[in-house]
Amino acid sequence: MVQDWSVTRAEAMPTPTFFNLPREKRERFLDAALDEFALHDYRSASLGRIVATVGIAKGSVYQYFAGKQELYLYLVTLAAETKFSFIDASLPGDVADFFERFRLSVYHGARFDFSRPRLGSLLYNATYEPSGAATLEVAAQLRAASLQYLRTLVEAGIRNAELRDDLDVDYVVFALYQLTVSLRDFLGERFGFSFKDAVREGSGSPIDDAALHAVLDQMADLLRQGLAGPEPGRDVT
Amino acid sequence: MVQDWSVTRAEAMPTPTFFNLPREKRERFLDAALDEFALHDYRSASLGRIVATVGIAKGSVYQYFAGKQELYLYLVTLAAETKFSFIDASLPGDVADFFERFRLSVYHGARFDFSRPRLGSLLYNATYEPSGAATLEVAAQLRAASLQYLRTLVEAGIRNAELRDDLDVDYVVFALYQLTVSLRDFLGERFGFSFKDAVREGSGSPIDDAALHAVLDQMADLLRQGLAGPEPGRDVT
DNA sequence: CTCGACTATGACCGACCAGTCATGTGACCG
DNA sequence: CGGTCACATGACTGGTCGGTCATAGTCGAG
Repeated sequence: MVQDWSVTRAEAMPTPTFFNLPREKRERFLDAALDEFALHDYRSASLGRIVATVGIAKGSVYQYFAGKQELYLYLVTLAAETKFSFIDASLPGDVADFFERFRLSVYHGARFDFSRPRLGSLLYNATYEPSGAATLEVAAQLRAASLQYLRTLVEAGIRNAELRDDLDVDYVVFALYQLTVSLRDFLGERFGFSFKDAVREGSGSPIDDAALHAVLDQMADLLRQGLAGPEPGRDVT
Repeated sequence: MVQDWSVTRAEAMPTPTFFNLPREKRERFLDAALDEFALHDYRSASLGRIVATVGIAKGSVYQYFAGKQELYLYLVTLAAETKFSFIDASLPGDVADFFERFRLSVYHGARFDFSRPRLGSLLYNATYEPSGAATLEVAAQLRAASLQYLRTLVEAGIRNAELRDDLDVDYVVFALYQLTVSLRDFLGERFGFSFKDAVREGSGSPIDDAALHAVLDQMADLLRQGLAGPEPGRDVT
């Protein structure tokens, strides 16, 4: 399993009323809410815009959720579960090699972001929520889960001697995390793909697989060999 | 020179009135404003809080600046100029080696962030401003300037054969940028240093130079050699 | 038909926001 | 003294926000 969300899953659920809703209405509401939080950060997101989009009354939101914070928490949890289980299901279980495993995780993560821009953007925003106030707990858990996954990978890699054993694990994990999260921005630029537009249009779009692999090759390459040229016989064996 | 800010510098200046202010008052205002934007993102920052801190009337802000946006632009420009010229002045001119030059740039940047937390945090926030609406232009320029600097470094490194020549320059520059910007978070965690608190207390604090160098060594090491262990005789010379 | 449980509603509240402007103050000059 | 200019002020406007609540509709059970 890629990440464990059991902690979050238990708390801050929607009300029973929400689940009693006709499927179609519930989904329209969820879509609109995901849109809103994918397009704006927590503070800027507006319940007013959501209800206007769905065409329901302001008060209805409070029939479904205790408040903005609970709604947000639910959405983030939902998105995280969806993305992580997508990656999990796409990962073959028998890839032992560290770099390949890392590469594949990032690859499927990227595919998810392009095919489900609403969910991807929501999680991306959550990652960068200022770590203060209401957002803190969810964002911190999201971050912690990702870091934990990477740490497991790195530690296994060191045990297998695929990775050097003189690494500062904390730093390496941190660096991998940053490169993973921010890759989205690079891909957006390189492919001329606007995630915001994709969210607004509500449609995912397929991704140029070859080009994506090329970028991931660069990333894996950088991580494996570093940037240095072969010239002055550095301390490599 | 590390970065060029001439474009921005020309526009969106404070009014003459602002410069006519007694030195002490002007500085109290600037300090309070920097505090506010260092602690909150653009949208959340409140002119009301600033004037309350300084002890002046709301209307006075509009005697000094055309509005919130212009104030912000001025502050970011000011902070960027200060930081970049600090780094520039601290960099010896004769360091040719790519990794060392990069390392030193990051090193002095980090020293700046710890000693001038207000300015450092403001720039950090600006970096992560959502690229839409009012903020767009300044944030984009800030980002562009940093990327340009890194690109120059990388291209020189490739010319000198310090770096491999099969690199995807765009990606490498992007990766360096992300690692540079986010290093702040890692250092904060490792050193148990809260930038927010430092801003609130208004005091910079000296930094454990040895520990900082240790982290930078890891970073430079990762970039130079990569993570791979020596074991299976990879394609390194 | 009546009752009670459930759900939808939107006017309303208090808060905070950026920005405006009429009024006032005080310094300098003729 | 009167006039002018620079500057300070804070009540006020119009807007948005999250959240509340009295009211009303709906529907199945008795």
